[in-house]
Amino acid sequence: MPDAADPAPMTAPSRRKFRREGEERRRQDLIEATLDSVAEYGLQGATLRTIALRAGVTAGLIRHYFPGKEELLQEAYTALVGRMTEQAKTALVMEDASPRQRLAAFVTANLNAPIVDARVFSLWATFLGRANADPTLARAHRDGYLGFRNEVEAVVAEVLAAERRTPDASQLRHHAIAINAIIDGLWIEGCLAAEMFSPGELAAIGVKAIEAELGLGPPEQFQER
Amino acid sequence: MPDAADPAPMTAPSRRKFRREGEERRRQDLIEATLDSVAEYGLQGATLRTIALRAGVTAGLIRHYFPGKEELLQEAYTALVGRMTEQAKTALVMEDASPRQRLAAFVTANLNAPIVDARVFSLWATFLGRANADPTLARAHRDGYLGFRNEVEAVVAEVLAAERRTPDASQLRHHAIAINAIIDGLWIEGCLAAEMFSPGELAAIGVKAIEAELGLGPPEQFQER
DNA sequence: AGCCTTGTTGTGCAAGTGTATAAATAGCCT
DNA sequence: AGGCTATTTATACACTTGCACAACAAGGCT
Repeated sequence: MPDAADPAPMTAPSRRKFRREGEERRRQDLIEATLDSVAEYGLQGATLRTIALRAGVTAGLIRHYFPGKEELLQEAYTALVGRMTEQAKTALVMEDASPRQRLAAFVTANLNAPIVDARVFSLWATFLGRANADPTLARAHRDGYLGFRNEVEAVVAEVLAAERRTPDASQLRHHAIAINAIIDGLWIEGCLAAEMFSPGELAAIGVKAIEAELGLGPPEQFQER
Repeated sequence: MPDAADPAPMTAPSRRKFRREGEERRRQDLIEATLDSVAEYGLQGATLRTIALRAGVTAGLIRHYFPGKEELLQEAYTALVGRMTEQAKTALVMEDASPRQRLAAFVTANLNAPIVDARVFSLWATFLGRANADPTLARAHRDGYLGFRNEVEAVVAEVLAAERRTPDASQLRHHAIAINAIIDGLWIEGCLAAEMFSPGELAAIGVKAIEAELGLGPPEQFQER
């Protein structure tokens, strides 16, 4: 008897009111709702209805913007990876900084919020777990990852060059791999147990470990210029 | 008309033959089948029927050994974590080895098969992605993780003690965190892109990075004893 | 103002899900 | 050998899921 409380007794079963949104806006909203749902309920709980509810629309609409659920998930993951690497690289575009300072800034940026974040980690792990089975996800991950590692390798080369050192390609690659591992590993620790670290502690550990890996001495306080 | 092809026309609809297995054996098989299914199809594809098929039984039997699917998944993850940490620690029980050798052996063991393995990684990521929502999984992970890090910290303490160095608790903790990160990060890289590394390369990178982190010089070839 | 496009809703459906439960049989005990 | 019991199968069921489609209305256009 849900009608009993209806203040307008004779009204025909009213349809839900809605607003038309621009296409790009709706797609963005749906992708965001998808990421939210996956982060909160996992891939299992991220049903079309859950996603639609979160986006403030009904489930049927999703098929108007995406061919199917699979494609929505793939686009959502691609968007996530893109956002992560974009944020990570932002710290690299500092002008007027020594290579070593830029490397430290890069590491610090990657080991603090918003990159260190439980929700982002949950998404990362969830999608990556499926990457084995889904080549599209694997591809999206690989692109983002290689881009990231190339950035690392480029900065490392600059740092070592500024120190008058000339590593061969193999050494450079090994440094990049190790540094990448340090950042990734600390990122995971921070995401999974943020309360175990005081603010800035992870970044400090990371910078020190990386400088040790590169064999850098105490920092040069008086930079040129 | 499925009966048309039946070679024994008058036989009553034959029931599936089966063997009775010991309780422990069946539980193990079911858990293994669960891990296989999750690794291959993800949490979504790991349905009771898929799992049962893989274990060579029918779906109904699962409920005879586990209260529900949730509990089966939790026990499977617990088993996985237990196996991983157990394997990892195995390398530490070397007698007649210097602390530094034991640390190197530990790192090497963790950066080669069977710990570096795409299937294990897929499982790790899949379950961890759900840890946010499922406290039981989070607990299982945390236990395994803390055990691992304590091992690392203990070995690091031994190594530094053998070098006549006396780090305070904070330094020790930082070293353990960094070394843990190096191992984790390289482990991930190896699992996700094994073909990018030559055999033993990851372990070599890891050992070098960790020795740099600890400020260890070139190895002492002539160990005491 | 009125129409027309199309974004949006609501309903329906077949397939698949976890769970419940009755029927059957394998293998031990006497 | 024959019965007993607990393991195992098979079937049923309520529910959810992704997807299809027809009805509808929001908002720009003329």
